[in-house]
Amino acid sequence: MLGNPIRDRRAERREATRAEILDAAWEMVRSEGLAGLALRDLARKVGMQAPSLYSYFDSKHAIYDAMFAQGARAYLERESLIPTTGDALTDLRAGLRSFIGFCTEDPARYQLLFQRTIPGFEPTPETFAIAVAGLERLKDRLAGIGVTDPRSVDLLTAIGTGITDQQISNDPGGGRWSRLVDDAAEMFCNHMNATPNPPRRNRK
Amino acid sequence: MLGNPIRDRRAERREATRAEILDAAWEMVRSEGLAGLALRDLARKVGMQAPSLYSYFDSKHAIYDAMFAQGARAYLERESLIPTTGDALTDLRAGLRSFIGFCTEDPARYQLLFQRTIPGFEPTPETFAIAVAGLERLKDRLAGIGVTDPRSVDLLTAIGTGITDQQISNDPGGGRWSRLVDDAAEMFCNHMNATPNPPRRNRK
DNA sequence: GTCTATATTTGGATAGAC
DNA sequence: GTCTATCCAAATATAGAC
Repeated sequence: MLGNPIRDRRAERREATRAEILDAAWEMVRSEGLAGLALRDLARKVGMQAPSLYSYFDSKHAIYDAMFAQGARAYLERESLIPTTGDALTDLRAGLRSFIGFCTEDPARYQLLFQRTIPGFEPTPETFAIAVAGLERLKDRLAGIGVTDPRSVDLLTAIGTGITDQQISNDPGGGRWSRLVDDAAEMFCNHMNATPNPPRRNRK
Repeated sequence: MLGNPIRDRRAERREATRAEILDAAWEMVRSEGLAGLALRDLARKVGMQAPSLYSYFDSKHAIYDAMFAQGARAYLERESLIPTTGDALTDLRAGLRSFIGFCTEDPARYQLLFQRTIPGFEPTPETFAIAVAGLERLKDRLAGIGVTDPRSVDLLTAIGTGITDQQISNDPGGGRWSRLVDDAAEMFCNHMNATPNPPRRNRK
C-alpha cells in the first residue's frame, strides 16, 4: 500500500489549519477560561483576521463542538488505556486515578465535557455520541469488576467528580483532593462488598 | 424598648429597595443562569431603567457580592439547624442531606457560592468571611462526631459536592443522585470506623 | 432618585474586493 | 482564502436634566 496516488493536498492543508486553530483555542481557554474564548483573539493567535476563521468553522459553537469532540476522543482513548487485573480494588483505584487525572490535568476540558457552563452550547449529536461511547466503556469496565448496580455506578461517578471538583475549585494545581483517590477507592470497594448486588431495600 | 424614637425612614426605604432588587436578581439567575443576569432586564423587573440601579449598587459585581452574602448567610443558618444526636451515622446522614438539599434546591446559588464561574467576580473579604464561618461551623460539627482527620473532612466534602454536582448537571430537578445520600453516609461512616483517626501510612 | 441620552466596549457575524 | 470594512446586538457604565 503506497497511499493514494493523488492526495488532496488542499484538503490536507485545510485540515492542518483547522487543527492549528483548535490548538490555539485550547491554549486560550486554558488561560482565559472557557467562556473567555474570543474569535478576534483566537484569529490573532494564528495570524489571521477574525472573519477568516469562518472559512474553517461555521460559528463559534462549531469550534466548541470540535473541541468537545477532541476532548471526548481523548477521554475514550484514556479510558481504554486503563489496565485491568480482575482485582476489584486495584482496578477501581486505577480507574478513579485515571479519571481524576484526566479531569484535573485540564480543567477547561473538564468544564467543557462534563459541566454545562457555556450559555447556548450543546454538542451536536454526532459529537455527543463520542462522549456517550466513553461512558459506555466506563460502565463496561465497572461491570467487569462486579459493579453492576446502577446506584453503585452513580455513587462512584459522584465520588470521582466530587474529588475532581473540589480539587479544581479549591486547590487548583495542587493535590489536596487528588491524593484521596486511594482512600476513596478503598471506601467504595468496602461499601460494594458490604452491599451485594441486587440492591436490598430496608437494609439498616 | 420602644425602638428609636427617630427612625431613618429614608434609609429604611433604600434598604427595602435594595432587597427588592436582590430578590428580582435571584429570580433571574434561577431562570436564566448566573451569567445571564443583565442589568437592563433586572431594572425592568423592578420597574426602573438600568441606570437607576446604580443608586443602589455601585456595579454589577456589587450585586453579585450582595447575593453571595445572602447565600452564605442562608448556608450558615441552615448549617446551624442540623440536628445532632451524637450518633455518627445519624448525624452524618442529616448533615449530608442538609447540604445536598441546600445546594440542589437552588443550583444558581450553589454555583455562585461554591463554584468559580463568573469571569471577574470575587466576593469582598467581608462577604467571604461569612462563607468561611459556615465552613468553620461544618468542621466543628464534624469534629463533634469524631471526624477530625482533615483528609476525612476533605473526602466527605468531596462526596457531598460530587452528589450535588451530578444531580444538578445530569438530572436537574430529579433525585437520581440525591437519593444516594443515605448510602453515601453509611459508606463514609464505615470507612471512618475502619480507619481510626491518626491516619496510618502503608495500610493495605 | 429617576429619567433620557449616550459613551464605550466587546464580540459574533456578513459583504464584497482582491 | 484572506483581507478590510461594516453591521448588529448586547451590556456596563456615565453625564446631566428634572
